[in-house]
Amino acid sequence: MRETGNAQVRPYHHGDLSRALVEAARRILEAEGAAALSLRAVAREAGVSPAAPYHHFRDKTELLEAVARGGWEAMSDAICEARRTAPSPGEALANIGVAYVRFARENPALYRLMYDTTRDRTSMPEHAKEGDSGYQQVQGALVDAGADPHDSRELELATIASWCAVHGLAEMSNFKEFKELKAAMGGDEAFLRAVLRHYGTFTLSIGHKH
Amino acid sequence: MRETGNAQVRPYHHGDLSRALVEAARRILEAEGAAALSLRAVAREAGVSPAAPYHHFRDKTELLEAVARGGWEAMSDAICEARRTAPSPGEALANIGVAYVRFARENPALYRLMYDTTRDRTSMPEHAKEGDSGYQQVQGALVDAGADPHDSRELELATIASWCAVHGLAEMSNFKEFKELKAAMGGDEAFLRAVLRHYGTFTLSIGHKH
DNA sequence: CAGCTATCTGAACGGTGTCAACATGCATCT
DNA sequence: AGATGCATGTTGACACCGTTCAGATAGCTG
Repeated sequence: MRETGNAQVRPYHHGDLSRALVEAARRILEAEGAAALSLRAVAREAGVSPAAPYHHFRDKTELLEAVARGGWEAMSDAICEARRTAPSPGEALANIGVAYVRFARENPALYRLMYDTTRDRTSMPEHAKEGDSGYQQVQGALVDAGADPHDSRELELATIASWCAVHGLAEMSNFKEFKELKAAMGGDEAFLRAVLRHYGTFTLSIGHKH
Repeated sequence: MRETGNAQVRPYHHGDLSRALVEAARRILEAEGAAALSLRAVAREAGVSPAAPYHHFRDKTELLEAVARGGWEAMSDAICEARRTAPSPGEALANIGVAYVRFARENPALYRLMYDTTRDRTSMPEHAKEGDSGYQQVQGALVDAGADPHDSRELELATIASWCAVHGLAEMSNFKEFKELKAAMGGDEAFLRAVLRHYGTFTLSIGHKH
């Protein structure tokens, strides 16, 4: 162990805590799960007193908010990358779906936190409205796959439908009830792509309204 | 306030607590949210000492488990009802979807608890395997809608895809980001049915394998 | 009746979120 | 430069939480 696990030598008074706290929280979240994510534990991990965080976040909730926001940004990055590296624009959606589920599985506690609307504030944050957000990427991929970019309402509905579907898949795909089916299909990835293939069909139905 | 809010006169030693505790927990969950659901608060609400629950549940987790199980049963009932009262077998799926989302919205904290896989044990419990479970109902509705009941693998995949999609919709559908779209579409129900219509298309694609 | 066992209570432990009072040291103004 | 102010960090306290353990209670069995 070095000091706080972070670089530099504390450039300011104590360093810029808020960032260090968020990083510490995320570390704890992934290593020990949401149950172990106490404000005191975060402070401990960051090497400060239990009351120190209150000079940077009003609440424990506000800290979690910041952690969740970081999660959204990381996930958007993963989605961008998945779209960029797709073999063809038509396959971008499936690629995004796989990357999305992979992200959710690699950071399960963070992912759950991101979608926890119990904390009164944010859900998918304002970040979703920006140009490089995951949401925008999915919308773009839908257009690339043949959606009509001029029917904005249908396009938005399709984006939402896609997002919701993959979100559900991400949260449920490693339920133990599906275990034998996965085994019979020759592995997890095959299972994932099969379900995504089901979703894929509605992508192509966007043109005809009824 | 009567006594514990429950009927009868305490038929046994103190009454059958475990049931009373689960009901108290559910009451608190819906009234005050998951954050307020402490074991002590449950005991208080049930009118017993903080240590009493430990004679019926090993853990707080085990109590939550029981609450979640009750939630799954209630949701299965709602799904059965929705399928039974559908205008036609072909419309049963959409009806189920709407009922599902409605259930999730009316009991948001309970719904979130049901899908919380952080608690090490159950997810969708063994209950899902029984004949009247929601899962089985959806599968039946898919067959009614034209799915091939003999291709069991594809049928199961379609069931999973449907379930995941509606689960995602249930959790995300009242994100504030969708607010204006809903308004533009003339209300929440219209929005829901529109997204479900997108999902509906893959139901019909089950026959042709590729 | 006696005794057994399941059930409930009371007090206690360490841990938690939060707050108020106090300490510290950068940054700025004269 | 030295003094002042304000952001930042610490200490100690409070109420609440999950959990445990020793003891009280009361229904059932013989």
